[in-house]
Amino acid sequence: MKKFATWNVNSLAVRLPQVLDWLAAHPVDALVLQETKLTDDKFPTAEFGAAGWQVQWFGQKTYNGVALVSRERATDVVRNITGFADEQARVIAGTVDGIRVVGGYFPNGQSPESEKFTYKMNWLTGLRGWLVEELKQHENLVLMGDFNIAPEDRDVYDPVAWAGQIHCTPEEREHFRQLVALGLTDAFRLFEQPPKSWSWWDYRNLAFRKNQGLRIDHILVSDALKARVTACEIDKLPRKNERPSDHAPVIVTIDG
DNA sequence: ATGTCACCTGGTAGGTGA
Repeated sequence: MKKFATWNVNSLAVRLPQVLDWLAAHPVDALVLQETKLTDDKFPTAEFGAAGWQVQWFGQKTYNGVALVSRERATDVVRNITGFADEQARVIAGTVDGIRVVGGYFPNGQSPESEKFTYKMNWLTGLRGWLVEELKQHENLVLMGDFNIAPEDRDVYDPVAWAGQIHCTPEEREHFRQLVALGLTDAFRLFEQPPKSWSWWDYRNLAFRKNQGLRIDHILVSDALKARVTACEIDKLPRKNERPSDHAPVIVTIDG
């Protein structure tokens, strides 16, 4: 049995103790992190190493930044999307125990009218093109991270208010479907789930207390892995911590 | 309720991004 997880930590400098606590309680085979917000020289390798974790990291100043934490050392590590020139540190991939793990911090997009939305669309197209090649080389592949896309209305606490808004536009949802069309499956929807399951709640508006959130953090598994998935869940507990990230971890369990 | 949090620059706060 293997477990893989994703968590947008919104600053690893702030959240490192919570990440180490979570890993101690959830000894997954690999955890991908988003929004580390650390330059590579500041990455806390020693702290992860002392706790028995291998790490690969890819960051920049102030924004973005991703990492791959694993029990076994990841091999064939790739940073960002091969073939898509990008100033922003958003992707880290590696092979862990024979499974290709791709962790991504997808662009937010800000608003459908903004230049950042155009960047998001181009980035998603670049990601898809690269994944075609990754899937050719790696039958067993897990794509996970903060997609910044709520795939369906049931992934949104107020789909009427959010209709056409960022994370919920038809263009973003079409990109999500095109990722699925590569031969990937949203592991969360392989199982019956509690209604109103979200992975992100705005810090504002008492959103967590009112359970007003979106499901924008996802784990997609390749066809070869799909039949082996036995569970997928969102761990809301860390969102109740003091000084929580605004995102909750998502975990998938794979048989064999 | 645009009601928060994190980070930066440049300052005895204000802007940006999410």
